[in-house]
Amino acid sequence: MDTSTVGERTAEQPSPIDRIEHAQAHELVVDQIRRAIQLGRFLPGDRLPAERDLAGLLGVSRATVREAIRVLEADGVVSVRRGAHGGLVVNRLHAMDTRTLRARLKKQARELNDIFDYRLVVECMAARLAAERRTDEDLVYLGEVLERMAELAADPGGEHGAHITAQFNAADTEFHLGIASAAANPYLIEGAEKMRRAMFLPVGAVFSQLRTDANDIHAAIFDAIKDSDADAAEHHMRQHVEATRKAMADLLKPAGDA
Amino acid sequence: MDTSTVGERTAEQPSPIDRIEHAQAHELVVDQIRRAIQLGRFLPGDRLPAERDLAGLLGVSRATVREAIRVLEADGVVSVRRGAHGGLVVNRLHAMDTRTLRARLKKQARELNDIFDYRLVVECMAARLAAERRTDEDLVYLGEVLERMAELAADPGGEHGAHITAQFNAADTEFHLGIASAAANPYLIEGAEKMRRAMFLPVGAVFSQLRTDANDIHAAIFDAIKDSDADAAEHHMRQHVEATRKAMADLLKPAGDA
DNA sequence: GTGCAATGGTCAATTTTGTAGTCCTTTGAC
DNA sequence: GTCAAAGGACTACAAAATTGACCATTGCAC
Repeated sequence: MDTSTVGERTAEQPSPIDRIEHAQAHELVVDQIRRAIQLGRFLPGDRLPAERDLAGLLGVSRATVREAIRVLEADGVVSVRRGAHGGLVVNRLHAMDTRTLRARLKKQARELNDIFDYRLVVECMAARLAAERRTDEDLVYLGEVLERMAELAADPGGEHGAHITAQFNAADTEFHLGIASAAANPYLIEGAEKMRRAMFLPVGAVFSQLRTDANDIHAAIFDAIKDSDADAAEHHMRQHVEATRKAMADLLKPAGDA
Repeated sequence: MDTSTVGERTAEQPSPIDRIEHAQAHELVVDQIRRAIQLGRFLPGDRLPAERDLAGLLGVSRATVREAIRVLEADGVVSVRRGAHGGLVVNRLHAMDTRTLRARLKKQARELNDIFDYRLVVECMAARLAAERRTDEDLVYLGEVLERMAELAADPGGEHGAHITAQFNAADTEFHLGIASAAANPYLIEGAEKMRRAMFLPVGAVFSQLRTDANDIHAAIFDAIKDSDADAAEHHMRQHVEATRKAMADLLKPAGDA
């Protein structure tokens, strides 16, 4: 055997150095736009800024933005309309019937579980710290979001029920991220945002049912933060997260329903 | 006033879309090499793989690797030696005397606090889940690391005390990341690694003192994980992290010493 | 209806970044 | 002293992004 090969034998040397993943500019743009949509900053039906504006906001050329748009379009996330009041329109989530959804969640059960394990610790700590550190501004902001959610929960919805749900969801995201912001720990903020994005699909599908339930416990969390009661804030947040986890697990288990 | 400008007035529209940060290839390489060093995969005095090998491992061209090396060199992280058994050598951390260190830590006090808040929740949950999920392989691995740390703690060190400390630190990192691995939750693994990297500087400077203390509690954590006692695992981990936080805080406060 | 302005669609020229391959230089071990 | 294993330097090429201009479509105001 000659000795010219680099590694001893062909055995894999477990190197502590990983390959570089050099994303292209348009991939980063895709991710950034997806992120905004997943965090509910743009709702289905909303128009994104025009290509030229996006290029400016993102700090890349228009050509790059257009590459990204092609990807998002192919993925069904946005639609492109030409002409004067055209532009980029966020699509509705492809509606999944209960069966499809359940199959999908089941396949991702393990992943969902990981997400919730992580979410639990991150959001509980965020709630605790928020109770200790929140400013008056934080309270005003959270209060407004809560108010908005209450109105949305009261709205019967009717025809545009899906849109109400989307709005509610966006507000819910703002509430949870707002708590992380009040906790003023960048690691927690980042973690909370990551959770939200990871739950985008599953939650979007499930949450239409538990709107009103959520409101009460949100209020409890808010009050605890307002009263600077860290233990209570953590407690309620734990209940809330576990309730959400359970709601999703329930959707998975029972063979009943349509 | 003409209406040609895009935004109404010059007021900043708080857009939900951030600028893209398009890192160049060599920056990613710098980060990857830094990561390996900060996680203790390469200790001071160790040689990194040769440029050509690094290029292969990282999946980039040699020119790109060389750009990265120039950055790391300028930053004092590695030294370059030409000739036959030359190559890239990891430098010792610039030794900081207690005064300098304290000044530095003080300036980063807030940041350190954030790190520890986050570390606490991530590592406690990791310990808990590790107790529930660890495989026999995990136990063997953690046991080996623990063993190694015990030997290093026993070693008087003498002249090469700094090197012993570096080795101990690397083993400590392996222990904590090993627990996160045993918890088998990718979010926790990522979080734990991020913590480690963030603590690279401060810990490296402080830890020479509390080697032996750490060993006992590490053993306690290990036993709890072995016994699948989640509560105990979390409890000991909490104690451990808090002790470390305290050690660092102590270094900050007292005017004595030096 | 007409025209305008806003928007996406297309293209070409240029610059920047990264790769591939070659050869040179230094240096330690045998 | 020789040689092999490094880093150093250079050239030619390929790929990715930017820039800027111009075209095509469409809805709204008049």
